[in-house]
Amino acid sequence: MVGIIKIDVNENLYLRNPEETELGKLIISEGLLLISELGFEHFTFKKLATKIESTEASIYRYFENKHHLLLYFISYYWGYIEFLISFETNNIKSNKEKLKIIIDIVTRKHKDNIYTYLNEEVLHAVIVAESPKSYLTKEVDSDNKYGFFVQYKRVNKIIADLILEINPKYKYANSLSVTIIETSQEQEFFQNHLPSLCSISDNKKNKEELKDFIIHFAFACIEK
Amino acid sequence: MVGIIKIDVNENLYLRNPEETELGKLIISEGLLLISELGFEHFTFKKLATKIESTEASIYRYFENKHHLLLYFISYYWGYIEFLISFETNNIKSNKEKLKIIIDIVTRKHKDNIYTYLNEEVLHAVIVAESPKSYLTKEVDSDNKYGFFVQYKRVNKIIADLILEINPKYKYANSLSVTIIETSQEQEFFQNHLPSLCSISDNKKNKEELKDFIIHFAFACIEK
DNA sequence: TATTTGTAATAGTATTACTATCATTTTGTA
DNA sequence: TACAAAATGATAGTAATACTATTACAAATA
Repeated sequence: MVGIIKIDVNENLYLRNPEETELGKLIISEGLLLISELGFEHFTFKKLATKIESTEASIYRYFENKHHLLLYFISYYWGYIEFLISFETNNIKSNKEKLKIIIDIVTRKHKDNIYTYLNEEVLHAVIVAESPKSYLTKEVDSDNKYGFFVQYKRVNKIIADLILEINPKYKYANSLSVTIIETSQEQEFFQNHLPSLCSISDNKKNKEELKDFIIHFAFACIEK
Repeated sequence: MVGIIKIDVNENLYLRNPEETELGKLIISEGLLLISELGFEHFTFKKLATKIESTEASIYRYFENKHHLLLYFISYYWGYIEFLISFETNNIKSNKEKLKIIIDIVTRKHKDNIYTYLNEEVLHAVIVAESPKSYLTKEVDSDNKYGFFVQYKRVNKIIADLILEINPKYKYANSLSVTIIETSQEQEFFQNHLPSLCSISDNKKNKEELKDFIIHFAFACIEK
């Protein structure tokens, strides 16, 4: 539909750009699937090497460690979300309408593939299940200095700026923006694993309920 | 002030109740400090054993693995929060007032110690930094079956019920309740490490701002 | 053709996450 | 006080993890 889009990931996240070689593409495409399948804790470069019939040493030439690989996926994901936001809100005049579109994007389960190497549905699933592990570490301050979270921050700023355009007096635009994003992911996880922690059931009839909840609370805050 | 209170932690979380022996108390009190200091990823039973001048094997007699130790602390924390809620909302008639007190409790940095073994300030810090790792695992469904998250769910139910008493027509009481709790912790973490992701600065003048944000957003949702 | 680049193969280290065994100390009870 | 049971300590060991280093060879490129 749109063809392949190019997403720039912070160069410090990899030792060699995985998109530039066949092996590199295999590492990220199969690595994503394997993280999704095993969970980040049980995922190792050794297992990935076996899966792609390469060696641990070869993977280490692309990524310093598995934490950087996770950060790479997260950075990639937010680059993708930023693209979707600018694409889908293009030509929309109403700021409220724009915010609703963005909420639709962040609560959506991405199924169509516009990339070559990364499966977007799996990418979204990995983000939901693993995201907080990227920053809940002792290395967060240094990772932040290296700019590993800039993509996420950019999306957050887009939403915060939009909130301020809707209501310039609202005092907590940044906090609300993060809460919209994080709550969307958290509720999706709880829906699947700890359903008593959300009001939203997972049946087909209610598939819009998560979106409705987020829209309700976002506008309640902004318009209060 | 209130003396030592007894908090019941799910029995499946430990092999031997650590509160019943001197070594057990050392494991949890020093274990908590060490997790806080090193972060959960770098924390090991071997390092803890060295610190308390015991052996790895002895610690394994109390906890199956470090993940169960983390779940123990989280369970303990929510037991403590449940106690604080019932203590501090006792005799308060207004439901709105009760909710404000609860929000104060969950956004508070706990500094006074009513326990013998566990340092509450450090306990709170560990919850903020490590909580999502307790459920963002491939073992979440089985851990849930064993009842490892019941304490958290109970606090959540208390808040959700209260929300429904304030507004019986509000459709997302459970989701909002979790969002109040999780956002409080998340924003506290971002305040310290990724300040551009929150509207709230960490200086003394604004120490009530997090609470104000949560109160604003909770009541905006409930009263809309 | 020479040089760089990418990959494989092999080996090795320190640490992690355990488990097992047995000796010793502590404790509870008769 | 004596004895058995329970708790702890000391030691050892295993499989897996998370790397690093070296060498070699093939393919791409200059």
